[in-house]
Amino acid sequence: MSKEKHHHGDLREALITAGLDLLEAGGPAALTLRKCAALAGVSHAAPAHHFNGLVSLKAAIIARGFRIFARIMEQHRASAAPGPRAKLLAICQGYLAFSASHAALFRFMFQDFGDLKQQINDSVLNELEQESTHAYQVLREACAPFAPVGGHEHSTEVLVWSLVHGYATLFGGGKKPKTPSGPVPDFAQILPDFPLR
Amino acid sequence: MSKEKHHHGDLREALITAGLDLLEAGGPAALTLRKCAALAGVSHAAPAHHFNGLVSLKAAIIARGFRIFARIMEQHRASAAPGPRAKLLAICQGYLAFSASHAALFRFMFQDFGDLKQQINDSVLNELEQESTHAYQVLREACAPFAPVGGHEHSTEVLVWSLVHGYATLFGGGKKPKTPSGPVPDFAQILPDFPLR
DNA sequence: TTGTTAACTTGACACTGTCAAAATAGAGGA
DNA sequence: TCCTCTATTTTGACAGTGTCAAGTTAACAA
Repeated sequence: MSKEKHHHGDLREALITAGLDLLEAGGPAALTLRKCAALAGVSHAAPAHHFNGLVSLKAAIIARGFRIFARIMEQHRASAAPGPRAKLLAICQGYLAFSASHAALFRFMFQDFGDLKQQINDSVLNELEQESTHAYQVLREACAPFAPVGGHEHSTEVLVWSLVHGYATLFGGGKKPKTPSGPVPDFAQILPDFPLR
Repeated sequence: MSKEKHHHGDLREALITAGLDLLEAGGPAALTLRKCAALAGVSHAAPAHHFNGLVSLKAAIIARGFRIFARIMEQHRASAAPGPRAKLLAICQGYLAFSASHAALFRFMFQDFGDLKQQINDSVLNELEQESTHAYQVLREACAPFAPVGGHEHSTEVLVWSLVHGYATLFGGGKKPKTPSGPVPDFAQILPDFPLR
């Protein structure tokens, strides 16, 4: 039942954090089952008893990433000025802060999300769906005051999510982002003005 | 000078197209130097004389991807109704069409773009910069009529690029895209109305 | 203490990228 | 025609990867 027993204290957790470290240190190519095992101090085949192969470990790492992702957005929202516009902007800046502070993890999450979901039948899939949905809800709540009343109630959240995700993907990584034709404006300058519902 | 000589007609080209096929068939994990070589009918070490390792082949594949990308956007623009708004929307729909018809390539391009650029010192880097810049120019031209006159002249193109890229990444892949809370509206419904300059 | 089961190790296999050395084909000059 | 000579390709090897099978060890229950 409890995970604190046997040789290693909590190998499953150690493998996930080892994977996060490897990912941030050396990119996706450095995320290796054997390196995770070595970093956790166990033999190369030990992870097989906690994860259904490499893809399951990757899925667990992505799920952990979504948890960190949601936490950072919530922290930004907590320290925002009052008002729906300020809260929405804070959430977006949390989004961008995560994509910058966890650049490799951020790209890894959205790159392999779709591919991985079809390769795992674990309980990991459940955890992954849960964490990613929660992260989306954080952004969705911030968009709710701006949802249009007519037919397309999701259009604002889809717009904001697409906008901030594209911005993070294309320009968020580098310290001084630029297009081929010039510097990139701040995100606050491209976020449209939405009418309150 | 010409590439049509020696054993294989044009091995470099054959390796790139083999890589494109493998990528679309089996995802990024299936893109392998040895498989590319086998698909081109040469031995496993033959690619070394045309590409400075696997990363260079990947960079060449991405460069080719940007060329296809730009071509598809230009085709959509050519068959668009007159008027700057229709042309901009057509470019975006070309963007989305590419991300759907070349899903694996699209994700591969923007995932490894940044990582790869720091690992190649080839002439491939030149080709990659050139093709990607050209693709960006296509989108930039379509945004030009809507560029604001004040200080932030790039804000519209950055907005549109972020928006369409995020939309393609998050919702473009699946046939019936949906958020955790409902169906996704068409892109035309979330593209804001920009004032003409 | 004994037995049982989960956790882990050891060893092996096919596959990967990369390197060194050998072999081969094509072109240009005698 | 023959003969270099260089670019291209092949063969062979190496370390590293994920995964499987079998053996070993540790923790706990009876």
